[in-house]
Amino acid sequence: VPTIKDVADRAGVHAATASRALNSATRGMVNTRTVTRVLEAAKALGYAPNSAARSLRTRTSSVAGVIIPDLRNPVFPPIVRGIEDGLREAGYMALLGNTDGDVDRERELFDAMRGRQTDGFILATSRRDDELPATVPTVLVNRRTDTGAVPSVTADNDAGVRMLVRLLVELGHSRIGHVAGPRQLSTGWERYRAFVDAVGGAEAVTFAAAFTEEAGFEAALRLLDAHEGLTAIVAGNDLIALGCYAALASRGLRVPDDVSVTGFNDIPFADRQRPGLTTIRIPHYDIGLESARLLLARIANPTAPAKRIVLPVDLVTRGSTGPAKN
Amino acid sequence: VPTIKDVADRAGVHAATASRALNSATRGMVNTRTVTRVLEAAKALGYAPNSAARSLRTRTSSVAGVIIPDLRNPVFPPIVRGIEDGLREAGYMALLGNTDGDVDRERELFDAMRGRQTDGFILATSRRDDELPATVPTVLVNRRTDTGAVPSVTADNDAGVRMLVRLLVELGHSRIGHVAGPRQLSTGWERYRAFVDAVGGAEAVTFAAAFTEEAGFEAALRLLDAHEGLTAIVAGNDLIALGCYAALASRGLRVPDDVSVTGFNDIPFADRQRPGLTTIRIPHYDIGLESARLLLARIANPTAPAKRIVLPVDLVTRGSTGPAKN
DNA sequence: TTGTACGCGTTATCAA
DNA sequence: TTGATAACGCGTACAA
Repeated sequence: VPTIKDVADRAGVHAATASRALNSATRGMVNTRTVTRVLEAAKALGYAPNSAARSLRTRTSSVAGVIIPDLRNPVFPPIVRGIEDGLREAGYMALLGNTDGDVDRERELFDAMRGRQTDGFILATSRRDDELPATVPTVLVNRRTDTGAVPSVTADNDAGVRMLVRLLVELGHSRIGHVAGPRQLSTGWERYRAFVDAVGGAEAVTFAAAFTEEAGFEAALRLLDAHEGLTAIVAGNDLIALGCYAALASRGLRVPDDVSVTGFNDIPFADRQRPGLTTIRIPHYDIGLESARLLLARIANPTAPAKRIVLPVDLVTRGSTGPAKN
Repeated sequence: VPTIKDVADRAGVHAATASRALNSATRGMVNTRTVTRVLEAAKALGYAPNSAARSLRTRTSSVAGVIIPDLRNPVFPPIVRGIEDGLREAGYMALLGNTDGDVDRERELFDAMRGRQTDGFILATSRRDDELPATVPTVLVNRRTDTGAVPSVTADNDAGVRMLVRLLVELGHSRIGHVAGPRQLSTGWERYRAFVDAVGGAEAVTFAAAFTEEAGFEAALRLLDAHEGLTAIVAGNDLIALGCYAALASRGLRVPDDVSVTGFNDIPFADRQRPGLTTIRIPHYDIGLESARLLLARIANPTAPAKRIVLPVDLVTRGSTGPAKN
């Protein structure tokens, strides 16, 4: 494997000069003719810089750490894909890690990645009360913290829930319940707050332990037991909504004839459910893309104020919502 | 950020001793008491080794490159998750990249990752005729090459297709068609070969241009136009099967009353389709896990013969298959 | 069992 | 505009 020394020798210059010629930022200080000589030599030898040596010297790596709860949750693949494309625009690559929501594992991963000279982090794992170390550029994606001290890219949870409630009200529903996501997560909390605000009251609400179908099923049963006569349920996200489907079926209730159900996220295959799920489409890919760009901006200028980017959402009406009974 | 020197100073030893104490392979040469002193110092300072320096010195990085077509294809998330867990067992991390099936982009990614001191590669992008450079440890996942020169971990495509054909035959089907995946990919080709072998003839076959719903739809239309009276279709994978659903619907044919349909992979939500898809369950996660382990073995011993691991599959019978019409 | 000395490949600083 | 030199942090022969 050729080193910069080999390139320099072949071009008849010193290694330092070759380095300057090879690096576009410093190329200006080098004679045009020597630049071409160096570039030719590099090409002829198939030279590729040793990034370990470069990282050691410059303390940068062009690698970002991406930490998510679980790639198998269908929200994340398109987000991660967007992140990767955004990073690539600047020659960055993504080091990926899953935590399964385990705080210790997150800490471990974070440290391990930082040890690998990661230039920054994109986290999809944060809880509302997280205190994140301000030592390394970090961006939150999909979720955020209460303080807003860390830059974030999220979907407009508030507007989304309002759209859903408005739709249900227009369909004649007045007894609307909410199976919320976890309180500790901004996604769960913001949607809950928006729901309470939109319907003007917080009676008919239960919280699911996680954004999963199982937790949604369990919380939906609790909701149904505590509140008779609900004609609609706003679920914290699509997976919880599917849990609601199952809970309603187990109680002999039909969707949407007896109870309408809505989700949030519009995950792949939400349209294929039985019935198709009325939900809020969030721009998964763009959320990822923007978070990558925000991180890159952050790396370039770490002291800039923490931006919060909120992307607009769309209502997608499908078969799971219908006119209120009676 | 503390260096090994800081740890050594705090423990009252030389940096070399600290290095030996920190590294489990060389820990044996160090006095037990000094080991604990060093470890305590490291912990107290929150020491994390600088991997750039370590890479420069050892020429290894504990990072593997993982290259896939597109994370948004639902087969890949569980595989990638398995890969990550497998790599983690040995302290490795995954650098992830998507190619969208573009060969140039794959080449680019490969080079960029190699420049970042990647110790090895796991590729889910290979075509049957790929000639892969033998210079760096590489493992193929889900797909393989014809020569078998590169180690691979795949599902048992042959057995899977035979199970499907047997099921259909038992249901009384005799006019069975196949919408195959791309010929250039081992997944498409192996399933096609198994189909031809199992039904004893290759008349009723069309090839989809890609493993997507759209390509499946288009190829299914061609199949239906060329072959009247088919009562069952074996699709190259689940997404193609969903394309078949759409194509059959557009011709006014019902699944499974008029035509039975089968898939391959058992992607998430295959059970939620209308009707639920009869398919072959492949062990996505384990395929990823095993490929990571195989890569690690390969890195440890690059000259060992190229193993081919084929994992068993299961038949999952759902609503898309039924008795043949007369 | 521990310390000394050196080099991995690159780039920043200083001098020429 | 170029060359010489040092330093980034670590691991490992070799010496003690």
